[in-house]
Amino acid sequence: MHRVIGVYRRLLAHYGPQGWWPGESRFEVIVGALLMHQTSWRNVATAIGNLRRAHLLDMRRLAGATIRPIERHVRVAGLHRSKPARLRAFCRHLIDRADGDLDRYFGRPTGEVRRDLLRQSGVGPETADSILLYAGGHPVFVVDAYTVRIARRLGWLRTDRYDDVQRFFVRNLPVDPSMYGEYHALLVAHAKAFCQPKPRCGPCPLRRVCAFGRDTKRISPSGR
DNA sequence: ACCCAGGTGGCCC
DNA sequence: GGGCCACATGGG
Repeated sequence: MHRVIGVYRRLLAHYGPQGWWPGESRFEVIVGALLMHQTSWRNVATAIGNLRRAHLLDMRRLAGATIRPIERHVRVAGLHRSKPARLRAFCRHLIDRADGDLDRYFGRPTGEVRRDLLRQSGVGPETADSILLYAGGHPVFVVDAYTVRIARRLGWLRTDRYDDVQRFFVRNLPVDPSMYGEYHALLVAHAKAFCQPKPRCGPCPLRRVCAFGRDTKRISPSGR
């Protein structure tokens, strides 16, 4: 029995279920994950809405579209020189790897799918794991900058390596994809409220979460 | 006029 | 391996 579970319970009691990942389909979750880099969800949601109105929120349409219209709809999410091309390339990959069938794409061992995801441009560990968990239902704990910040400020860890942080949570939690998804969303909700880069902890439900550890600039990509 | 956002890829040493 | 940097739009 570990603090990690206790914190999960307190966050859930305080913030309630977050209902992540917002999206009407698995494909929409994937699109969101690819657009989410270094951007607010609000702008990603706008971009997804733009694609939908243009009937481009569709794997085969996106795969066959020219860059210019995709770019127009996605511009609001920033980084428009890379995101449209990556989005289209990813759709093309799903089509020639699994004939566009997501059940088939995700229907292999977690490690194999993860390695395949990581080979795609624009897909690093967090994006890969978000897609695995929220679109594929694989039992993978997602780590992001907020996760690392909170865990370090709580004094749980010193490392900032993605794999190490992930291992820490997995070791201390039961294997439960729906709980993983909720926990990750709760950490984001909590960080937005209380764990800004400048430490300031008001009536924080975790109490003194800002008092420990030291923030890292960037998550180190791998553990080996 | 800053700073930040649910990262990633590319350099350099 | 570690340490910077660019990427780009929109909101506080």
